[in-house]
Amino acid sequence: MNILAELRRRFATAIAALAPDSGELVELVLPSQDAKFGDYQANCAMPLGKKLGAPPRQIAERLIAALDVADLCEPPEIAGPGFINLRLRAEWLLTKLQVASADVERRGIELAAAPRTFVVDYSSPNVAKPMHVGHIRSTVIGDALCRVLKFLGHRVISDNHIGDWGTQFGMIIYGYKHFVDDAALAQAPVPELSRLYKLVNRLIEHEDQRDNQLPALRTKLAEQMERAQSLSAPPATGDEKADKQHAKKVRQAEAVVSELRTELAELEAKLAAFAADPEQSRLAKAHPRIGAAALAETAKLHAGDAENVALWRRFLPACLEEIDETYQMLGVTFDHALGESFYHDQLAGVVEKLQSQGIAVEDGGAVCVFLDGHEAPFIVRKKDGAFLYATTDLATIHYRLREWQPDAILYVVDHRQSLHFEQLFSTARKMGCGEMELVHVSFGTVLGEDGKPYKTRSGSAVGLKGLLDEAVERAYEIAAKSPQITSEDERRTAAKKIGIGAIKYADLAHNRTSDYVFSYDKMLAMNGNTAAYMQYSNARVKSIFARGEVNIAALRTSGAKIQFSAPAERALGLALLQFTEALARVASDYRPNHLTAYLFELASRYSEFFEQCPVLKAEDAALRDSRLLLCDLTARTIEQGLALLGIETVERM
RNA sequence: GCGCCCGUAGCUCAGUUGGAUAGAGCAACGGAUUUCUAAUCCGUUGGCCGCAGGUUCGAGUCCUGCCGGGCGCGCCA
Repeated sequence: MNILAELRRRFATAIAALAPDSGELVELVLPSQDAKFGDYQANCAMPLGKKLGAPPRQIAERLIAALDVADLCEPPEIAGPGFINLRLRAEWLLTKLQVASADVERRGIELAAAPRTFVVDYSSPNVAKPMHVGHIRSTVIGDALCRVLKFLGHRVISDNHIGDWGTQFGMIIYGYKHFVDDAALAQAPVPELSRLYKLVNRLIEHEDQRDNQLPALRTKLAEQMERAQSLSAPPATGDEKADKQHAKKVRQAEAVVSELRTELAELEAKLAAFAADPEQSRLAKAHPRIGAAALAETAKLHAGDAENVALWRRFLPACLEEIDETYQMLGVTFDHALGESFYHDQLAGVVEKLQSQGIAVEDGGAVCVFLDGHEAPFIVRKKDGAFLYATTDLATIHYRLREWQPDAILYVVDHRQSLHFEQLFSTARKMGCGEMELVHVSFGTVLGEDGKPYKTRSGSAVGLKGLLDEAVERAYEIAAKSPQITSEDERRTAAKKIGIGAIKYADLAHNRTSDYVFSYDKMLAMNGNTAAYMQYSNARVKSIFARGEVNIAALRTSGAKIQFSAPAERALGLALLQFTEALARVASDYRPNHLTAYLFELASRYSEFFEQCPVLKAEDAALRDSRLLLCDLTARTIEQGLALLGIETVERM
C-alpha cells in the first residue's frame, strides 16, 4: 500500500474540480516533516490561490470540500498560509497493517502497475586487471538498483560490460610469450596470469614514466614557473577588481608550480626505487619499448591473429574465474556478461552507419561525431583504423535495443565519465533509439580519511578483495563479542555478513552523487546509520520470538489483530506502511540511500516502541499478539530492505 | 580557456526536487534503569546552510556574480 500515491490520487480529483489544468500540483502532497503537522500535508493551496486569484486559505477550504478522504483521514486541518494537514485514521492504518502482516510473500508491497524493462549496466571490470576500490560503488549500487526494480515488478536485465578485449589482454599475451612459468600456469592459471599482467604492467608503467611522464612533467613545470614568474610583477592598474583577479591568478599559478614540484619529486622517487631493484632494471633493459610491443599484441588479437586469438580463448575463462570469486564474496550476479569482445565484429558496421547517415565525418583521419555544445568531437574510429570504447558503447546500445527492447538503460558509472555519456547519448539519439531513456547513474569517488582518493600508501589502487577481507576480519571482532553466538562456525558466517554488509551499506547510505570517505570504523559502528546497527536491530527483534517461544509464522495468519494502545505503536505502524514509498523513491531517482534512510528511521521508531511498550510482558494476550505482529513486521521489513540492498542478515548477534 | 559537480554542527553525512522552528550519527556534557540483548533510551550544547545580490506568500534548495575545492575537455577505458 502506497499511502502517498493514494492521497495524491484523491487530491488529483479535488484539484481538477478547482483548476482542471493543474494536475502537477499533486506533487505538493508530501509526508509531513514534523508529526505535529499530521502525517501528510498538501501544499497546493498556495500556488493554486495565486493562479485563481484567491486567498490560499480559502482555496484550501474549497479543496477540502472537494476532497474525498473520509475513509482514510481525520478531517483535514488548515494551518499557516494554507497548508492542509492530514492525519490518517487509526482504523485505516490498522487495516493496511493487517494486510501487510498476513502477506507472507510481499508484506503488502504491490507490483508496479506499468512494469518497464530496464537494462542495468554496472561493475564492468577489466579482466586481467584485479578489481579495485573503484569498482565497489558501481557494483554495489547497480546490484541494489536491480534488486529494487525487480522487486517492484519491473523487468530487469543486468549486464556486466566487462573489458575483455583491450590492452590488458595484449599485456597478458606479451607476458605469456616472454615471462611465463609453465609449471605455475598449469598448476594454477589465475595467479600466474595475474602475475604476468602485473609484471608487464609495471614494466610498461615504468617505461611510460621514464620516457613520457618525466620529460612532460619537467617541461610543464618549466612552463608554469615561467608563467608564475611573468605574473608575479604586475603593473598596479589601480582598478581594484583587475588587481584582485591578477592576485588570484598569481596565487593559482604558484599553487600549480608547487603541485608540479611535488609530483615531480614523487615521480623521481618512484623511478629511483625501480632502478634500485636489480631484477626489475634488468627486465626493463631487456624489454625496450614494451608498451608498443604489448599494443602490437593487442592489435594482432583484434586482427584475428590465430596464435593470439587462441591465447585469448585459453586465458579468458581463468580471468573471469578470478572476477567471479569477488562477485561470489559480494553475492552479486548478472544475467549477462557481454563484454567488449562480444561486439568487436559489429564496430565497423556502426561507423559505416554513422557515416552513411551523415552523423559522423572524417576529420584529421579519424571518424568523428560533432555535437552541439561540445567542442571536442566524439571519436568513433582512430586515424590508425582502430575503434574506441565510444564505438563499442554505440554497438552495445544497438544490440540491447534489438535484443531486449528496453524502456531504459542505466549506466552505473562514476561521474568523471559524464561527458562521455552526454556524447554517447546524443549520438545514439541521432542514430535513432526511439523513446528509450538513457541514464548515466553517476557516482562520486571513494576517498581515504585524508579526503583524497582512497589509495594504498604506495599510491596504487586498493585491491577489492583485500578490502573485503579486511572488513570481514574486523567484523569478526564484533561477532566474537556477541554472547549470543557460541560456535566458531556461526561467528565466521556472521563476520562475513557483517563485514560485507558494512561495506555495501556505507556505500549505499551516501548520496551517490557525492564523494564519500571510506572508514572501517564508521561503517562497522554499532550506532548510527550502518549495516551493523540494522543487522543488530533485526537480530534483537527476532530474539523476542525465541525468548517468548512464539510461533510467529502461525501468529501472522491466526487472525490476531494489530491495535494501537500507545503513540509509539502508531508511529511504528505508520513507518512500516511507508516502506513502499521509500522503494518508489529509490526507483524514481535511482538512489538507494533513500532506502537506507528509511530503514534507519524505521529502526528508530522501533527503538522508541520497544522502550515504551512491553511485548512479552504486555498486559493481556491480545495486546501481546498485536505487539508481536508489529515486531514481526519490523523484522521482515528490515530483512527485506537489507536484502534489496544486497545485504544479508544474521539470526543472532 | 571551456564545461560539469560540490561547499550544511568540531568530524562524517542526510535534507523527499521551493514548504512551517534545517536533521542524524560520532565527539562533548547531563540524566534514566532491580534489561524483553546496556551493543539501550531521554535531554543539553553546538548552524550567517561559503559570501553578496535577485526571483516570491515562502529559498539550504531556483537565477546572477564573487570566494574556495573536485573532476573532465580529439584519436585511453
